Amino acid sequence: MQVPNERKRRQITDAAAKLFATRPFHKVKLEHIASAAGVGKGTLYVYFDSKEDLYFGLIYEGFAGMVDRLRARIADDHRGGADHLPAIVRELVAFAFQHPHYFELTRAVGKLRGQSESAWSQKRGELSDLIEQALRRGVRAGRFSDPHPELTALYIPGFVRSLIVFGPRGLDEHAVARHIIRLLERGILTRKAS
Amino acid sequence: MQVPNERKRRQITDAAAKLFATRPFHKVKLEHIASAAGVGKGTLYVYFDSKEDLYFGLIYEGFAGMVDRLRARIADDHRGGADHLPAIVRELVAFAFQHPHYFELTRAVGKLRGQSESAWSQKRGELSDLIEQALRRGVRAGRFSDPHPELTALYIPGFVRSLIVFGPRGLDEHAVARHIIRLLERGILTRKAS
Amino acid sequence: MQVPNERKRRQITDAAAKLFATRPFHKVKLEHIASAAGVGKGTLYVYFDSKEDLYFGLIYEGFAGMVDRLRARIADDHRGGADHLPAIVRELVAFAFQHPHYFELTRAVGKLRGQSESAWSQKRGELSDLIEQALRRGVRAGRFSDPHPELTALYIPGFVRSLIVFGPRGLDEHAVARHIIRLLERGILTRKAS
Amino acid sequence: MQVPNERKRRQITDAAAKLFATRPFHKVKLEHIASAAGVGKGTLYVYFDSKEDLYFGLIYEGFAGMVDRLRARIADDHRGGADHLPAIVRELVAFAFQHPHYFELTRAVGKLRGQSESAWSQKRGELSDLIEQALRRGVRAGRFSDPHPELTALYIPGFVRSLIVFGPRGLDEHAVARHIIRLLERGILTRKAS
DNA sequence: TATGAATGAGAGTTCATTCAT
DNA sequence: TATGAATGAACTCTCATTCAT
Repeated sequence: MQVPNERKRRQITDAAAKLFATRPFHKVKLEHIASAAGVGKGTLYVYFDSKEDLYFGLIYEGFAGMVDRLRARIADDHRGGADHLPAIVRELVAFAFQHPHYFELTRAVGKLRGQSESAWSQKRGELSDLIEQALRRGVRAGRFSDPHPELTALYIPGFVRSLIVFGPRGLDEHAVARHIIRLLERGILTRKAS
Repeated sequence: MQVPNERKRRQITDAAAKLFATRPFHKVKLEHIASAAGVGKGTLYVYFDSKEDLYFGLIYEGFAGMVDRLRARIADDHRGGADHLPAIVRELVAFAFQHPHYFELTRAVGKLRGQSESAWSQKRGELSDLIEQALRRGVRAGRFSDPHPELTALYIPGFVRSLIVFGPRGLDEHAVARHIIRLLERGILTRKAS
Repeated sequence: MQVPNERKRRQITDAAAKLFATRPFHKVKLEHIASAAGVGKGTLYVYFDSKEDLYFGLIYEGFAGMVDRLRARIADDHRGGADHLPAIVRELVAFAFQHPHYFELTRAVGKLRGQSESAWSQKRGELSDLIEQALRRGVRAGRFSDPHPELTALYIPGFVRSLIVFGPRGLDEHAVARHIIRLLERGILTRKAS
Repeated sequence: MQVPNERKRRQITDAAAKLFATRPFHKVKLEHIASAAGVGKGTLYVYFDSKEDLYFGLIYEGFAGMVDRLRARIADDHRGGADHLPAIVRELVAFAFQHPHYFELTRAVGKLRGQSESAWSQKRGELSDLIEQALRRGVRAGRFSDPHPELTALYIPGFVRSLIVFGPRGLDEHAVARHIIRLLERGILTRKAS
């Protein structure tokens, strides 16, 4: 165990993620998390300040990771914004499929205090900005027509989320992504004479 | 002798709705609900079996009301399905604006038991069906082009929800509805030569 | 219903007797008693001041009735005290068989207040006195040999009670009475040369 | 790290014994037990599953201890069964005097569940058996004359119990034991010509 | 650092009692 | 008189947190 610290922290984080995704906050007992993580109850307090802190750290970590990955991907892609949109959707969908909890988790983000809250909403803002920038670049390039990219940016994660929360199980990742992209791009009206 | 009172039930329901919308489930104390409703703590148990039952009754009532209203509205509207879509979106948006809690509430619906769960998912299915039928009628009439109306039907409430949950405050109800409708109908791609 | 009062009181008393005999005091809910008696919960308070009052009235009534019957029977029997003993035992046993609850009930007589307590212990004293007098008359008549009739008097109800509480079910009333009488009279030592 | 402590379990047991002996079950508050035992309220639940479990563990412990001591004493005594009877009575009386609660406690043993119930009735059976065996050995040796030792065995604890429950305070332990033994052995009839 | 026994504030729930009808 | 809806004090039990080891 070279880095016992980080390893154990992740054990806890992973165990907690599964439990918090399964049941609502108040039904998850620290005792369960501890035993699921294979550590003692007291050990949780070595790594986290409180149950809420553990919970927040958990969802923030997952969410922030996704956003950061997304930003890196876009930075590496030197094509126009309109071409980034499919990539963004695919990344969101892939994330949702790989981490079905994390989206679920955003459910109960209660009123968090101080820095936690601001860290969280900052990251949320970053995601919106990424999407909004892509949209705006598309608009500037004449590829998109969207009078309110800032609103559309807000909806797009909602697309994915609604899939996870309301959708039937057993959907195919790529089909879902394709459908969302198509809907986003073309809408549902038939094109008259185009 | 006093008789179980629908008025009193509503007092409780209303007070609880406000509190549950403000803070997460486990931070809402029955004592607060009782005093906010102007009744004794024990009275809650005359009308509900438990805190969870109260919570569920609450969100179900609001949600079911909306769905039923929606169905009635559609039944009265004898135009084609494509023309129902704006009405549906407007109803969803109006509801979301009038009852900002209810959408928030759907956050923490834990795993419900038996009939509660089935009542809930049945109502959710009814909503999806309403939307899906409208989409399919639009497709049959040649107005919509949508290879997966059943998926699109799932996304639409997600549109609205993401607005309420993630969106900035201070949006104008009609503008929001218009934007969603436009996005849904036309997508964001510019129309080439049309 | 000529005497609706007395009739209803007995309904309550009978229902309560069965329930209190079945489970400990704190597991008997007034609601159960009320519904078992076929009356409303509030009605109990027309006839009794409190749960404890109901409980006490119940066991006192049964016990007092038995003692009074016993006294009357002895008063009518003009033979000697030694001949009263079998009658006493038979009455106790008969009572125990006819009202298996009442003996059970003496279990949980908590610390009662004021007049209740004194009424109860007075009646208990009366029973002891009845038995003790019978024993003493037997001793004076040379039929009994007992240096401590006051103690023996205390034991005799215990005989019967232990039967009901500890004994196996399905005993024959008369056999039991006979056995107790024999044990009381002769003890268990074999008589040497008699 | 602290380890579940037999000493602490006994602290709780002892404090609870006193309180349960003083007032009926439903008047004993866990808070009182905890503070009387000098531990926190939650600590009770480290050692016991519920109030009922604590209560049962309490009386069972005392009762089982007495029965086991009794059996050991008899096993060490190589005389005949008839000679064991006084020892048995003395042990029962001694126990009753040393632990006036325990007999009181048997009052409110409600309907216990599963293994608790069977453990308890098994121990009660063991006591009856011990006494019955002593009686039967006495009968076989020609010292006792008892047509129903199995019934007599049931009565004997009742003797002692009636003393504790119904008897006056201030009795002398040895006098009481002697009186019971005499009554058991000789009965109360005078011996004609013996 | 790691543990789980110990803690006690605080929660949901119960239920004897009251009271409007 | 009779009722059961309403009540809230008080209960048992939970569980996040602390701390001795």
